[in-house]
Amino acid sequence: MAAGRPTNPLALAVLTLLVERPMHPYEMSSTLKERSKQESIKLNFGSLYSVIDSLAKRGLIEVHETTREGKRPERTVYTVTDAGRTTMVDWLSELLRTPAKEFPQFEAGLSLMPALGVDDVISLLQRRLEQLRREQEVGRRMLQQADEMGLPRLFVIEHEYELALQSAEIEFVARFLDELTSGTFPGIGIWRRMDELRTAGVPTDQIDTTIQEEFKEDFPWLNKQ
Amino acid sequence: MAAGRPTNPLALAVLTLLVERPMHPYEMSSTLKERSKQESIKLNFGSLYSVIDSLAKRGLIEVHETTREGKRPERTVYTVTDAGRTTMVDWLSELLRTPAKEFPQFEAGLSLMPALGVDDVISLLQRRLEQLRREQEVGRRMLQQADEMGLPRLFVIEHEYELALQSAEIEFVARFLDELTSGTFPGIGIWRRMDELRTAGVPTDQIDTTIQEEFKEDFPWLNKQ
DNA sequence: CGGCTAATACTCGACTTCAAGTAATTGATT
DNA sequence: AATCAATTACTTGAAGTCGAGTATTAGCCG
Repeated sequence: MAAGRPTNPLALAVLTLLVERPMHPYEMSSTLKERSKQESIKLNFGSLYSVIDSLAKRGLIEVHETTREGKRPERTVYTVTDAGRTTMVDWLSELLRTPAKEFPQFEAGLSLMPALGVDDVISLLQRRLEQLRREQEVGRRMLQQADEMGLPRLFVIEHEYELALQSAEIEFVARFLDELTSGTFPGIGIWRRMDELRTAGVPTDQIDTTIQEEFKEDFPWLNKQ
Repeated sequence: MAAGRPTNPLALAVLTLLVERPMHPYEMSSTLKERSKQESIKLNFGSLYSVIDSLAKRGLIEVHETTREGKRPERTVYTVTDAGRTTMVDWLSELLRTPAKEFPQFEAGLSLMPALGVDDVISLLQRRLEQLRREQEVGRRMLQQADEMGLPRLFVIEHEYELALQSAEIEFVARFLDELTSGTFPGIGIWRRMDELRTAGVPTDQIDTTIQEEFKEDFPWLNKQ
């Protein structure tokens, strides 16, 4: 009965399901898929069975019964314990109360971006923008359909959140692209010059000193480095 | 020399550093910290050494030399290979070009939210909103300072992106809270009734049928379930 | 000059993730 | 009646993640 809780949100999803009623792992997986939770919580079999083991080891859930039909694999039905119920409430509360530090892939990409050339980046971001707009359209239509079918917004709020973030990204990329293509982005001069020196085969430390020399007036910070 | 590439963006960061010049692992770590990349790319020692092994096994980097000073641990200096250079460009391009499916913690929380009571959720989200606003203030101030010091925007663009996402979340939470506290959120009636039945100890399947009966006119979708 | 913190440099092992594999049963189609 | 895809249900192993631990040296303060 190791202390603490698993870190994978899938374990929290398992707890909320077992608070509803006892289930076996495969049923949890189907239920989550049916309710489209797998779009908000990463779900795969390996992880599912392993977080269930982990919850059991910690005494947050326990085996309710094991059954088998014919020669099919055995089904292990689990229930939540009192400790599990408490953990569910605590954990879920924390998710809602405390903003977590996330590391989106695109942020990583942006932070390493200067390793590519300006013009390459422009065309990559244009493609991203198109893709994002297509996805946004799809997302919007799905929300609209859900609404028309009379599905309470309570059950799609997470998709509204996703759309909100997506729209913000679209605006960000569009504005950034605008500044890049119009040449008004402060720093594009440095970037182009770095490209030039790089493609000319100048070694990195020389690039640094050259850039420092050439741009020290525009960007005082370069001197302090 | 296993094919493919590691999936951890930290490995991409390592490649970009080694394209600049040969380095040993600890130096990579310090350089990334110095350039504040660890705010956009999760960095910890264990992962660093393991992605370096993985890159080496795949032939994307190789040992340049090993040195030691006094009785300190040996330093293994690595260089990037031609295959590594290509992989760096391909991978980084993909990060910028193709939106990746992410699973933010808060989205998981929102999708499981109905497991808590309405009033609890309201107070949790109020705390979140306050926290988000404080963090936004800090982030803004840091960007402003960077600007005043003459640091080109090119090198803080990832933080601008972070702020853009954060602002979108703030607006989303504020609006949602507004609808909840004013009672105009469609679905809050169902939610409160579910709370009520749950706290009264009614079993889950009975809650379902009761809710279905009571709300079938407002939300036709409930009938189809 | 002695002691204490910070920086340097990496190791370890417990835990988690994930895709692919296995194997039986149901249902639809030819 | 044969077959073939889809569904049910779980297992496995290779790889990846993470924080804590270890050990040395440099710098600094009184």
